Amino acid sequence: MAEPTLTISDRIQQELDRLTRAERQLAHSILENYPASGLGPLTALAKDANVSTPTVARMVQKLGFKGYPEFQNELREELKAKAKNPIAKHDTWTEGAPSGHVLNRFTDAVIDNIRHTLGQIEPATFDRACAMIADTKHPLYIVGGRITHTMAEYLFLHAQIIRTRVTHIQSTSNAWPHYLLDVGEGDVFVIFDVRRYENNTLKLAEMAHARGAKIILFTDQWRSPVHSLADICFSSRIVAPSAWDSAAATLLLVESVISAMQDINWADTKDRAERLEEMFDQTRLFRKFT
Amino acid sequence: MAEPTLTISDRIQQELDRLTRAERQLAHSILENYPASGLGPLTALAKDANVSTPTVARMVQKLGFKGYPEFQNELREELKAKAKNPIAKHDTWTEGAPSGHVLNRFTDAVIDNIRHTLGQIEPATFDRACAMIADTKHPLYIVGGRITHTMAEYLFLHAQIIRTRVTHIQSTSNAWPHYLLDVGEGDVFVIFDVRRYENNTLKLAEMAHARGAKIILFTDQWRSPVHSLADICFSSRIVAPSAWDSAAATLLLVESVISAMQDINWADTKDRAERLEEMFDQTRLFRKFT
DNA sequence: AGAATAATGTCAAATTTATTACAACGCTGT
DNA sequence: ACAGCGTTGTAATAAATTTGACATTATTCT
Repeated sequence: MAEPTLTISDRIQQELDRLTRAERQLAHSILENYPASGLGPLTALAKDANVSTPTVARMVQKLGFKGYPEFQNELREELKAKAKNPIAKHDTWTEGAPSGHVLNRFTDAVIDNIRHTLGQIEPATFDRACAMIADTKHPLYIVGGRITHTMAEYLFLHAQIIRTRVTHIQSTSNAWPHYLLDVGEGDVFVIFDVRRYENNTLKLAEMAHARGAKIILFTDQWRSPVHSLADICFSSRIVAPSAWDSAAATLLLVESVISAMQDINWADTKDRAERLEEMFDQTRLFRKFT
Repeated sequence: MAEPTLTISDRIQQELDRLTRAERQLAHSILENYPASGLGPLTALAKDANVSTPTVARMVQKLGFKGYPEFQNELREELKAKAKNPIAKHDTWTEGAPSGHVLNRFTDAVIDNIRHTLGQIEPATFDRACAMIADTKHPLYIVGGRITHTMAEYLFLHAQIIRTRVTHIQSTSNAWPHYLLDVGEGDVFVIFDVRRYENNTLKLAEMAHARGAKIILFTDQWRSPVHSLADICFSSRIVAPSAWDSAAATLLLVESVISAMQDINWADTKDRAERLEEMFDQTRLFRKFT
């Protein structure tokens, strides 16, 4: 044992750049369930990482071990040491940082937000919302505010791939009244509005509502005034140890919606995604020659 | 797996009375540094406990395993589960939904991503990055790709409040060469690039690097090619039970950076935020009268 | 006390596991 | 486009680990 304070995990991460493609693949596989996967037989590890057995053997030598058994030995030593050390009780997220570090404080808050947010959601409601958003029989409008338009756009970028007839309206823009001209009965609006709630957004929601559109609202725990017009309302917790709020729980919801949409429209989505990839490839090629 | 909640350690302690002298000796040796010693070769364990190898083989069979390898396998599974456990004690997040529901599956994945992402970050590196981003002595450029420009913008919107001299460059735009004209030694670039990595982004990074700019990269676990040019590189895990990736871990990092920046520049930030609020209020009033 | 039974260890066979040698492949630079 | 180097995988070899058969020693019961 030469280096006492440097774990194998650290060493792998340090070497990551000097490793080749297959070795990196393997490295990630080891770190994936560290240290469990490294303690199994070499063959299993290789299969798990989709590399050949000699690749494993070669890499552990590259890391400075005489052979795989010696590598495992040190892993076990590490594990022993960790078990003895009561501080390794994992109340911190990033090792080596004081529990008061921003990263740890923030992460705690985010996890907490996620727990609270999900605790308040009825799965049936969520499913209903996804069905509405995925339904191509009606056009879909996505609306965001000053900060939340990033969430709106994130949803839009994905929804655009999954289905047709999607529009992103930025409520700060002056152009939005134009969009509303075409809105009719049964159209679906996904609206993001968290504090500080925006007057524009409320106006837009009112007009959409007046025209018979369905509204799905993503807001915070205090709920935007839009919620009285909304058919479905998701409120995320957004508290953070910061002067600003955290959008992480909202993003989680959005991503879940995207995933659910994709499942509903899978046949279409697959096709559309493939065609999109092709077009990107063409663009890329085109750019290469300019 | 028959008993899901009963660890091997539990089972051994339960059987302790029914075991013979040599077996008890062995059992204590296993429990001594659990589970490390059980993960080594049978021979070593036997020698450690001062019993013969067949004693070990017989006992693991007595415990209900087909053989020593199977015994080790379950130990490793236990270890894997334990590593995940600290947070994933919820097997369902939203009550009343089957654990296979999108929300639960997705949330599990996100929490897992967060755990892995933070596990790989050195607090010192993070602090260094925040200091660079907060430092108003050098201009700050924020760059995002097709999807990631939402993250870039999220950072930009907040950075804009906290400090001066911030620019958001969208790498898909044709305008970015113009920005580079002004870039000089020591300027700071925050670049987002996750798969599929974009050629444009790489080009931009190369030019910035050539002009002596510092690069802070946010990428995924496979790391964008930009990382070889980067001074600091954060790789988030982005795997999700979906055809697309999850940006949640990345967002968490971004928000933490924002929070840290704010702490560094607090005096300035407070003042700027107040002035900004005022201006928003004026705008709002203005719109009301139109 | 002595026979019977259970427990344990020694040793060798069998299986699995790690390593080495070599061939195929892919990338880079000319 | 091709040569050359570095990377990766296949297959055979070597080493180790595990398991089973059997002999020996401890333990128990009559």
